[in-house]
Amino acid sequence: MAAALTLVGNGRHFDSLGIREVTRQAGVVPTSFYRHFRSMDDLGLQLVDELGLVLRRMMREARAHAPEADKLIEESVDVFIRHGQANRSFFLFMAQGLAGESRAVYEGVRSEIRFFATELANDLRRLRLVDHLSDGDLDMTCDLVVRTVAFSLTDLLRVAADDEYQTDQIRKRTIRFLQLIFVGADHWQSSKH
Amino acid sequence: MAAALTLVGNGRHFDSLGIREVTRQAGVVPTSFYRHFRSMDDLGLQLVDELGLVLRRMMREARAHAPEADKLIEESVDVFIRHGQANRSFFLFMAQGLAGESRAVYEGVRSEIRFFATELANDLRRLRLVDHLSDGDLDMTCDLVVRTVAFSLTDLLRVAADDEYQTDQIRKRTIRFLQLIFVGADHWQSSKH
DNA sequence: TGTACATCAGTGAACGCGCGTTCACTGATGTAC
DNA sequence: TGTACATCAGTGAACGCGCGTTCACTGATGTAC
Repeated sequence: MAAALTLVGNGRHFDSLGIREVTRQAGVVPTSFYRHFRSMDDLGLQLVDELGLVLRRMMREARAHAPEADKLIEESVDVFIRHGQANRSFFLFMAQGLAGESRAVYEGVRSEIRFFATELANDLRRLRLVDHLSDGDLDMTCDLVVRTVAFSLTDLLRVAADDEYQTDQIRKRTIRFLQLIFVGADHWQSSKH
Repeated sequence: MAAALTLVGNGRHFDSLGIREVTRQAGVVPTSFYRHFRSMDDLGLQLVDELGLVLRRMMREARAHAPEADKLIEESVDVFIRHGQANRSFFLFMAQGLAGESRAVYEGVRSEIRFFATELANDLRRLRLVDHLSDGDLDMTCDLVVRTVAFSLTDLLRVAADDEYQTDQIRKRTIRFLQLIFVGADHWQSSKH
């Protein structure tokens, strides 16, 4: 699994990886592959499970760093960017999975993203920052927030990790996206839509 | 190119396609490939160019159908969904390109998306619906709108074309996303951010 | 109108190579008594 | 403490196959005179 991630991190697409290629990267004979996985698809699904752990870690840290409303967006985006860079390969894999060949991997990634949105909605409800929104509208808002962050993460994955200028551009832009969305949420009238 | 698109439309990922596979689908001998392309990457770049034409057609129709402000979002989303379904393979290719192996294809798709956002900003400026926004903030808003629509298109590509219920869900959700963004834009104070 | 030539998409045989998968194996580690 | 056995990750040879790419070719269409 680490070998597959490494190859993805080096610019390869998961769907174009072969068993021999992965085992070569892992420094092991091709036949060993079958000791652990039934197919590349199987390996992909196990990577999705690990991706879930990565996302949960990210969520936990975002909560720890931004318990107060002030600077909540900035702090959270910083956490996203930090984790995005630290787990670059995982997020590349996630982005690939959204347009990949394996329906199962797609469903897995999609449900991780949905879970993330649900958790965000719970947090916002708890913080009582958006009390005027109906449950459905809050879910919708959080879905949009998570999609926006996900798209920004794919931007981030394309710039070199040490390109501070571009990284900061993405950071600022993402913050403004989220501010715009929350300004919209503040003035949203659930009854009207 | 049509053969490659067909394979992508059938669930394959462009990066995992081979020359023999594409020529087989095209009903032609493998060697013929080299009469037209130097490599699969070359073929991909030519597909990006065609994608540009598809996007421009879509833009033109959106303009034709929604010249008045009222129902502008609904009408535009309908056009996006219609074109998304009619050019399913192209949009699958686009989504794949954003996370694919070829840097050149990525850059191409990205610049088509940016162009789309720029055109949208010009249209909105012309309609004078968002006069209070600075140029930078309008660009930012349009970027967010286009990303949101692009993400919705990838949702659309995963449901069967004749699944009217799911399609309508995506339609409604996208419309609400855009409404939320524009509510945000209406109340955005350029000077404050 | 007819002849000679250029262009060019497609052909088919051939090549060496890396692929996925099978098989019987080795050798280290853990477990039972 | 010592012996016998089970488990299991990794090995290495072998297979048939499809891959990308080369080459000299064919045959239709367009162009020049």
